[in-house]
Amino acid sequence: MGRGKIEIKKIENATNRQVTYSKRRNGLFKKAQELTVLCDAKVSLIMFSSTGKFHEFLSPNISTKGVFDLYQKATGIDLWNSHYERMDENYRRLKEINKKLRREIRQRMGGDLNELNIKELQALEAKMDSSLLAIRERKVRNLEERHANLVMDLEAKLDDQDGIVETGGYYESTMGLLPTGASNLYALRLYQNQQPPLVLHHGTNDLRLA
Amino acid sequence: MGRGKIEIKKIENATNRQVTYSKRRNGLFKKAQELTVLCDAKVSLIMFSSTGKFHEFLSPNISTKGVFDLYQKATGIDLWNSHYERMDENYRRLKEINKKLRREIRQRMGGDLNELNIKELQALEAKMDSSLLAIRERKVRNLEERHANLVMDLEAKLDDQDGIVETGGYYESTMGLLPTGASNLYALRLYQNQQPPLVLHHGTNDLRLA
DNA sequence: AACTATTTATAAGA
DNA sequence: TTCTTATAAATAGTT
Repeated sequence: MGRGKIEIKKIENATNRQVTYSKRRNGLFKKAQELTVLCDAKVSLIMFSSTGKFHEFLSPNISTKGVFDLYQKATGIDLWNSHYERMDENYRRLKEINKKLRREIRQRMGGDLNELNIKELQALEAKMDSSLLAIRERKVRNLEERHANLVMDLEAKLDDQDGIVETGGYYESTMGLLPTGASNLYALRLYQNQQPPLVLHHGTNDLRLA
Repeated sequence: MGRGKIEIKKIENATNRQVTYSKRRNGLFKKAQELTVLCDAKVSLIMFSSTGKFHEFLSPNISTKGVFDLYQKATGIDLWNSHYERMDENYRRLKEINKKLRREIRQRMGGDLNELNIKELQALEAKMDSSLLAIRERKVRNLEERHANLVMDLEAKLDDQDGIVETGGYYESTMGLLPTGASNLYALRLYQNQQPPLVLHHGTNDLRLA
């Protein structure tokens, strides 16, 4: 429809292509609009030119999100899936770690001990013992430090009148913490304070998280 | 373009409307196809008839997902956002709980004690003490039970020759665990085994998670 | 679904 | 770009 018939193949002249794109795009939009009205249809028409320019037509009786939701219902394809799945994987991993952490705490609190056999109970007892020792040592050291700081503070206050700036709520951004990180750290610490023979007997069934 | 000119308004006769929808839909698809080829454009055309029937045209050089990714880039509208945000909120909450759980464990292990003041150290010591007591009690009870079970097992084996079915890896599906759940449970337990006066002195700055 | 008189879209030119 | 216009293409009403 025009002064001459044209073959449907890519227009090589870039200017010509751009002109044709512009004309036909308007034609398409008009047709889409008419279809929407005449037939009470929902139409979403999204186009990008060869130069990347974006244009869209959308029936007034729907939103792009709405078209999308309908699209997914009609095709059964969940377009959010790839996004969702990546998040969900992380989410589930965190949840699992969380569960293990809770369990470990419960056991250290003396709860859920039914799950442990006699060897594990012995190991837990030894670990708790050594932790308690560390806490008591720390308590003493803390008292000493507090005393020393008290002296220092009194001296400092004589010179410095400025207030102390509080640090705000810092949010940790490390997503990839290893599940076993805390536990391994702990193990390291334990082996220093404990008789090796006792520890070596626990096998793989001990309190490590993973 | 037809035997007569028509007004662009909804066709009331349902049969007529359906016929027109069908004809014009094909016309639109053809035009979209031609535009794709002639102008090297990316076109997504999604339609739903008034009866809900779904049809689409998509340029061969793109996917529906690709179109929507481009759409989001072009418009700045993030269509995933509502989905994403809900997940992200849960995710961050879990991460925060996780962090607190780790910290609590570290402290019970004797690590990170620098963060605690003298009162908190005393509280932690008392808690650990009582937990240790529970573990020791349990150990004794466990030994007794094991002995009793041993006797039972020997008797049972005489009658029953069937093997034991192992339960597979069960995956917990409760998404909504309260952050403070484990800790509150623990607090309850502690108050039973401990001198009330000591506990009451800790104020709000104690080891509770939230 | 086919036909065809008409209307509409548009290719080429200005 | 936009307008013009000769011609191709789409389609409304009909069969």
